[in-house]
Amino acid sequence: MAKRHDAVRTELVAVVVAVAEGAPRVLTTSGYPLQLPAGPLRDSHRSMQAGLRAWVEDQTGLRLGYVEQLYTFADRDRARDGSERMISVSYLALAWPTDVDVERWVSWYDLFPWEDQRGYGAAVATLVPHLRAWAGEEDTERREVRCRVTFALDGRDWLPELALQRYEVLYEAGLVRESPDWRGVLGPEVTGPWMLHDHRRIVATGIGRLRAKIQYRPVVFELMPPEFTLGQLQACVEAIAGQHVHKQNFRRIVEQQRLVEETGGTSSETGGRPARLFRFRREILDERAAGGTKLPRSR
Amino acid sequence: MAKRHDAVRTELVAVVVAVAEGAPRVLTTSGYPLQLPAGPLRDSHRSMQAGLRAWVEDQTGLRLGYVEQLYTFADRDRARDGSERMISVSYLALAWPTDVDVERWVSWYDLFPWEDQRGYGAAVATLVPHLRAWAGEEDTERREVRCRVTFALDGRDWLPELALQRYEVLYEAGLVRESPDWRGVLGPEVTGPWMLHDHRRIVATGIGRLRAKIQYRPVVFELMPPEFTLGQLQACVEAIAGQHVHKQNFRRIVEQQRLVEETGGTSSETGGRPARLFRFRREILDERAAGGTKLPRSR
DNA sequence: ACAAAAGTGTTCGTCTTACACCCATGC
DNA sequence: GCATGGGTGTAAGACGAACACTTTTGT
Repeated sequence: MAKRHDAVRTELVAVVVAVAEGAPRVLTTSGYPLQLPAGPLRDSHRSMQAGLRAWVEDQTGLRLGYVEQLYTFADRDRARDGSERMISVSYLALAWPTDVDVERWVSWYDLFPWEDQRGYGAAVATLVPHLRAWAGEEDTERREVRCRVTFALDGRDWLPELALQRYEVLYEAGLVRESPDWRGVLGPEVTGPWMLHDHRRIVATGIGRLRAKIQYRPVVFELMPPEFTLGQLQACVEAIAGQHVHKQNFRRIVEQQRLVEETGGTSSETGGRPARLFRFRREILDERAAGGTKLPRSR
Repeated sequence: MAKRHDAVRTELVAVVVAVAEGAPRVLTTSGYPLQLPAGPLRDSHRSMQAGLRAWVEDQTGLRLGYVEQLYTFADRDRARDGSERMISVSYLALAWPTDVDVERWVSWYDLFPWEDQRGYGAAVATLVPHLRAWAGEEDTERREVRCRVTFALDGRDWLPELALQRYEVLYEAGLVRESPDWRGVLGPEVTGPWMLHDHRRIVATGIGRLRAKIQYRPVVFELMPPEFTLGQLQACVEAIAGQHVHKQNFRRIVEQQRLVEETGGTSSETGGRPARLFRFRREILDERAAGGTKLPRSR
């Protein structure tokens, strides 16, 4: 097969996120290792977004709503089989998981256990000594600073939106499984499972983007059902951020930004006093280009 | 020539920004119409960034410093000659213009006259009646809201980072020159000149990104010489934002974020009392992943 | 002396954070 | 009745916007 000069194949990759059962989840297709919905860009596709929607629907049956471009990867050493160069254009999509095979929705925190700061941060505690060791090896100064910032060592604040940077540190430190024959010291309950090609990095990119965006744009609502209680909304934000937020402040922010309106109904699902139901005021997407759901710090 | 199925060509496009003589400028290559440095991704390129740097240096002699990916374009109707589909991966680069042919650095505000809000906003005043007319034509409600938000009508705040959205509105309203034979009512002194393909849209994307980023990341300094006065720094921020900022508050923010340190020297360039010289504390790029140069509103 | 730009101190108001407390339901 | 989550008021404090004013140079 003659290899054409400078030829490329273009692949579309989707990070489809939904929140279910207390965890944000990404949609995978069947097969081992875990992989994201993806497929080549066809001449028949009107646009890359259209192609992406088609591939996701083909492979998972899910019709996408909100979609935005994430990043385009093309490093030469990503070549998988020595043939043509591969360009991957990745997209972030938000959905809520309905009528979909639950098996395929993998929790963020199974993929990246250290990203969930709502418990006691056990994964990070396990990782830290290995990170310190890696930092001590060489280029010490810069490595230590990176670890301190990304993993909130020495009393720093944990910044949820640094998911990609954390993954990169772990990758460089060799603490993350990157091939089927990888043999590291730590098990997958701490480092997470292997994924196809660089799909895991792509997911980390998506997590970082979503966590950053949720702070200044009202995108959470793309992950919510049409009606919801403020408690559910808060739980959704906390799941994505991997952090607890302050209840009263959260509610005040949502209110005063006039992001939601009452439906009149109530819900009495999770014990305790029944909660009022709200719906997203879609109008404000037009009214205001800025403004989102800020995260007040700590609980 | 047989057309291969699903074949694509990949092009790298650079929006190189520098601030000189009171205006932010983009680097163009010679030729008419105006065009950005660009070239195909080669097998020999290690990565797209490396390829981009090579093309820019080839075509303009400039060695790039700071570079980040902007957006990837691939709509089928962008096809230029009916042959293979073209994918364009665009990048934003920041530089300061030294040893470079000044002719090639085109002011943002020649390309997008309405984006400069530091004067009396004459361009916007001219555009508004045409925008209102366009909104009245059809889909009135949505169009009016878009105009109000993007162009700050009816007493709204002007948001500098909506540069792309403004361009899109003008494009849809047919107020912007998009081909050599375009004949609109308004002259280029208000609507700006035509650029090759969708290069003008790509510049607008870059402007929006830079204006947004400057508010939460210390990227201004990539546009400054090694030593500068606070006045110069402020002028640079104002040039990019297209807005004046409050002097004292600007200085306080820069100080308290410890973004700069004194060099000890002073500069007495622009009349008046000589100003102290500062340099960027590059360390903070590591120290803090967050925090940038906030823009206090108005003068 | 005056223009022009650098540089400082202080007030005012809003937005953030935090604490304390009451309410309505199920078991 | 008490556990559980829903829901509210208000005070302390951080931060941004704005104003007024002083300092140091060139002409």
